[in-house]
Amino acid sequence: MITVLVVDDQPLQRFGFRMLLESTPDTEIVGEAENGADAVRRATELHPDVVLMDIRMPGVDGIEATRRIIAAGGRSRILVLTTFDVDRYAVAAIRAGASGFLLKDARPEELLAGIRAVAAGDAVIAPALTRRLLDAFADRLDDDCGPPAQDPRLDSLTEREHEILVAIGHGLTNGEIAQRFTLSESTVKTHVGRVLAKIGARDRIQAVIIAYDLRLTRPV
Amino acid sequence: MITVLVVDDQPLQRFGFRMLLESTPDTEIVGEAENGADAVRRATELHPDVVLMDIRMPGVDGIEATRRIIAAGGRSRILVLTTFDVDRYAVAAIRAGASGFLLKDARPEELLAGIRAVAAGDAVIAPALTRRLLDAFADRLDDDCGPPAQDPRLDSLTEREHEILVAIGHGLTNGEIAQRFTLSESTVKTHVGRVLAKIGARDRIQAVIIAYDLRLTRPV
DNA sequence: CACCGGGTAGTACCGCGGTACCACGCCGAC
DNA sequence: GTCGGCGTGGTACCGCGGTACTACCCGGTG
Repeated sequence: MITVLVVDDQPLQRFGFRMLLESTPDTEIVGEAENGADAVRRATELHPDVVLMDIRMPGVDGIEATRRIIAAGGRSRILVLTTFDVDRYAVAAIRAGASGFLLKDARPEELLAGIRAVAAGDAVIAPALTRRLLDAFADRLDDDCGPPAQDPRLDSLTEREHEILVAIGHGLTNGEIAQRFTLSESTVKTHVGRVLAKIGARDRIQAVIIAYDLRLTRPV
Repeated sequence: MITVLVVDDQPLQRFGFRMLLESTPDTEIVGEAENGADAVRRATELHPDVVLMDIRMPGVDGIEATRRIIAAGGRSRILVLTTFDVDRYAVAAIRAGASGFLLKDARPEELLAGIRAVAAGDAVIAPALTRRLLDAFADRLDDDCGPPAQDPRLDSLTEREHEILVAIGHGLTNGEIAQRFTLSESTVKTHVGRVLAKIGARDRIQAVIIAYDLRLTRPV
């Protein structure tokens, strides 16, 4: 039996996890917490096998809570749940000692598999996040040694699509891109759609973020 | 249909993969290779979606083969198969451009899930390996989040608005922000509107760019 | 020749984003 | 007490963004 502490500031979210975990024979919810301070308190007194930890919470956030729980020396594993893509929180979470990252919209069986893996001492990262995390690691490694390794996602882009992505990274609208390259807005839309699909962005906002992360665009 | 190139020096192992992949409707083996040099040749001429790459091989090993295939510029994703020793090869494989690491004794459905994830542009790492990877990299991650140079535009933001801007910088939609902070979408819209006006952004895309430029959000 | 990838362009549709309002409760300052 | 700033919430409206198609042209390759 795997004991689980659910930490989330949204009651509805906690309810969902409770429903899922209580209908699973080998997992059991031993407590809930709605903020970081609560989470640390419950974790140190309940010693759950796994802490299902939301990152973004009022007051003490998930990262800080993770750090404190780990520092307290228990043997609980922390499974961090995030809704958005990897950002600097993920790196902070790794340093804090988290054992895994999953997306909140993961399928139930994925979440359960993650909980079991973490409980067994393994670590787990959602595939979509792993990509970004590896990129991040590769970048940091490159800082130490050697030439930058291009992201494979960029290789799949045609020359035109690459130009379009850079333009998106500069915050241009479809209309502006059309003007700049003397194209129709329809054509730009076609290109943008293909770019988003290829780099795995759901909208141009995430494309901007990816452009920054891959150093296609740089902060001033 | 996902096209796969199987690279392994052991015929029996290749046979196993062939059996598995040929009994799966959405995967197809387009070639096999029994050493690194072969692998590079076949990959560049067959352009498989996924290369199932064994690390340990006589002659050109899996790492070097991975490096060459990536360097050749195709859009193939490399899924590295290893028996156990992550530490020694992991860094090299990441730098070489591999999209994933799985254990050879993975269950068939895990392997298939990995192939599909990698083909979709995501990355995947076996849970048991992830643990060691995270440990290996944890010490390399520095707290580089230095003191951000304050911009006068940020001073005018209230605390709430600042949070909202950070969320925008992470690529969240209004709906997601509302969920995160337990607000109505109307309220989020109100906040976003004020943030845009205060920092002088015409839309949330430019807000993302400003957030990066002001180091409110950092590249991964 | 036929085929395919890349670039261009169009239509139709829907949802989110952004704006312009208005409104209410809270709290601190005057 | 009154006022203003802040946070919260709502309605209504419009346009851009994104998707799903279809279509044509060009150049290179089998």
